[in-house]
Amino acid sequence: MTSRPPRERGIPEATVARLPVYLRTLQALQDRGTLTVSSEDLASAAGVNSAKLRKDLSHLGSYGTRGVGYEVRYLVYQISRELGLTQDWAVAIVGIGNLGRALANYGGFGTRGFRIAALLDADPTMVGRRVASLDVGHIDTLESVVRDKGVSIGVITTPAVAAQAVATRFVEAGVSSILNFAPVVLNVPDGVDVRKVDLSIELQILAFHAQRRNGDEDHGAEPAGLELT
Amino acid sequence: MTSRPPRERGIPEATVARLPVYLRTLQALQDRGTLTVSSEDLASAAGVNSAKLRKDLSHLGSYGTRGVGYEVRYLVYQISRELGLTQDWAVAIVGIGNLGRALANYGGFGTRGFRIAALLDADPTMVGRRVASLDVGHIDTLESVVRDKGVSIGVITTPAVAAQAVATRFVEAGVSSILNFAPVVLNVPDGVDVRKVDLSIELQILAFHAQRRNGDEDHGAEPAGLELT
DNA sequence: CCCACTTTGTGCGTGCTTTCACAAGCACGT
DNA sequence: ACGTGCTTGTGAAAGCACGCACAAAGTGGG
Repeated sequence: MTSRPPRERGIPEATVARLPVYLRTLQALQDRGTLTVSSEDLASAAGVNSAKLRKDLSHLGSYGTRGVGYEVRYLVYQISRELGLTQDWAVAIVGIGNLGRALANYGGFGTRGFRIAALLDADPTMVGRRVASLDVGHIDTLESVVRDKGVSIGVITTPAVAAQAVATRFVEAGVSSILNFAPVVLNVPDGVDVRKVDLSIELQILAFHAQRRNGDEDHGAEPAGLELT
Repeated sequence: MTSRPPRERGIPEATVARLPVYLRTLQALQDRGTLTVSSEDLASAAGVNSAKLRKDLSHLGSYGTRGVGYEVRYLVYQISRELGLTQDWAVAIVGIGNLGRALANYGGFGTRGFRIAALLDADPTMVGRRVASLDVGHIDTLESVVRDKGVSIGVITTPAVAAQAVATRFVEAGVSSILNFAPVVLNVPDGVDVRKVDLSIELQILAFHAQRRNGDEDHGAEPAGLELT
């Protein structure tokens, strides 16, 4: 039994969201043969403040050496372990449209740890095709696929109208981690973790800031066609 | 001249990130013929707390009626205007791989307001092909395309190694809003707004929480292959 | 052995975000 | 005209996140 690191349970959510960035940066350093790195250098490569980086890492325990920095190899391992990447996660993708295919073919899932175990679609003309070395299965087999392949993460790339039904089936099949690309708010029971990735939200946020930068130069004229009732 | 709403400059970032969700929810209500909605109902449809929703909307001005709720139609317009969706944003996508094609074909950009103006790629065998009713152009024409088509938002769907170079060219061509799908931290000057969308980060965050839910059952055994030096 | 130098880990002040709880305001029925 | 009931808008408090600045801890040279 290894001695448990002195980290307390409860890493701040904001820190968790940055750990993958640090991990990727560290792996790039490792590939370049770097053995140790200071918080200053790592932080600037990861695009954050060095104090923030040190505080983030301090939540995992004290893995640095004062006067020297962090051992890249060791830190890679500790972050991987904390994120749960030392185990193997089976992922199922539902909705094999353009986006689903793009994800299926996106081989480098950042780091290892994730394995695409199944592709499912509702369209009969899609079922049976081979995408990224996998046969596309029919959505009706979701429950058995989840069970048989040990799927623990579900990815939804269906049209918006189908997403809630797929999410519900995932949850009832025992999947409690869902990554949703469909532009809808999913309703799931407590204990199920949903993360959403939404292109149009990101664009709208960019537009907001861009408009602000431009000084709202067009706000003098209300567009025609909106009669206030 | 319309009377300027009493909103002060400076909507909190957290609020801005939620406005697109409210907007989409409201549009769904509108399509269903709903005329007014209470903060309670809208909040639950958007998946947030009703007090938060009201405070968010209060930053845009007072568009509700006590005892009744919000007029759906009017609120849709106000949020659209605040987000800058009443104008037309020209978007260029660089990197027409699986993901770039998926985005190009993703017709419904949530709401209107965004128009894909150009697709660019570095691969000569891709240049000239027609994707989503547009001819794919060569990356070397980026500067002229940005100028001629008035591109104000750049989307990067290239491999990681190419992303920084594309970002730099976008910035020098005058684009100051960038949406980055490549798994790298982009380095851009102040005043340029970069948002990133990163599949593998989202998966890793899901894995972290899933592992935590499972009670870290596997942490007893250190994997072989890591000799601590 | 000691001193100068480097870099980590963290206490603390500051500002942002969320949530509660309630006064203020509006509609509607009588 | 007035009271009842509902819903908004917001003050205030609690919680979280960020970043400064510095003590603690290690390295290496003399």
